[in-house]
Amino acid sequence: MSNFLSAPINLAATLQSGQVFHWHQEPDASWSGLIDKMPARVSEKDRRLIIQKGDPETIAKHFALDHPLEKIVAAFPKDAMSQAALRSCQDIRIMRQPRWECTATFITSSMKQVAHIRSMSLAIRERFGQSVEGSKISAYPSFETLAASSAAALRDCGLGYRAENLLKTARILAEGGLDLDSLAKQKNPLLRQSLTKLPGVGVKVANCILLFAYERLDAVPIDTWIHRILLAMRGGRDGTATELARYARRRLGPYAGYVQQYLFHHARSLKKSISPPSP
DNA sequence: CGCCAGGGTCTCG
DNA sequence: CGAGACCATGGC
Repeated sequence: MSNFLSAPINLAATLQSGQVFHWHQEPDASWSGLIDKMPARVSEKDRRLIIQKGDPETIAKHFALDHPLEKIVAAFPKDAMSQAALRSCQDIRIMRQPRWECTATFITSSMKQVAHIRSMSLAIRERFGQSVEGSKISAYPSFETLAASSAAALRDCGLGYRAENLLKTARILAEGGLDLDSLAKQKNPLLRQSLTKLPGVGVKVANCILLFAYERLDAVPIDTWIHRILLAMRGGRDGTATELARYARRRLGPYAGYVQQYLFHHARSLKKSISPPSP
């Protein structure tokens, strides 16, 4: 896997595109974070990953440096929006995330901005996570740990009504009601159906988990941003969730999840850049 | 300060 | 099945 270290990656955009939420940038512009319980520090030079701390194999796998970006890019739709997103977000990668951590953070993500998902993630880590030597932040707590916590304690981390969902899901997993790893053999529709049995996991969050933790690169989470984009692609014609999902799958191609990620990040960076300067 | 955010769930037609 | 209400919280 470490022989992929020459593969291109847009590190900053990858880490800021709403996939993972706990990485932070150091004064020297490198990025520090945890891959499960392993501290890592990486930077980017000429679109290549420079490793300053952490096991190269683990890092290369986490950042999915083996994903065939050329093939993925070639499969992008040819419409103006997809191509604009492709140009502005070049070399973003869909990372391979730990399943529970991904499931938990996206349960907290509903009706929340990226910045607040981050603050909730950091609060949960600080309150419940194991400290890690060589890391400023703690590991994401196991579902056993969260199962033994309380809704009130999770609310203290800013989760609001999502606290009960995360607690219930942690308890289901702790009691063996579902095994995230054994789901990996299921095909997309069944996997999605299995995941949506968890409290706080609907179709959108399930698709995030499929894309980010099960490497289903054709899975398309439809949030408010992607919904608006699909609407525009359809000439303003809205539809049911099922219709839009079918449209996205057909329109965005075999790597629809990748296309979706580029569209999402591009739309958000546009919005940020055109926000009026404060007086 | 008011709007909106990587939505899920329950109810009612 | 599909539309609507409600759910807490904080960034911008």
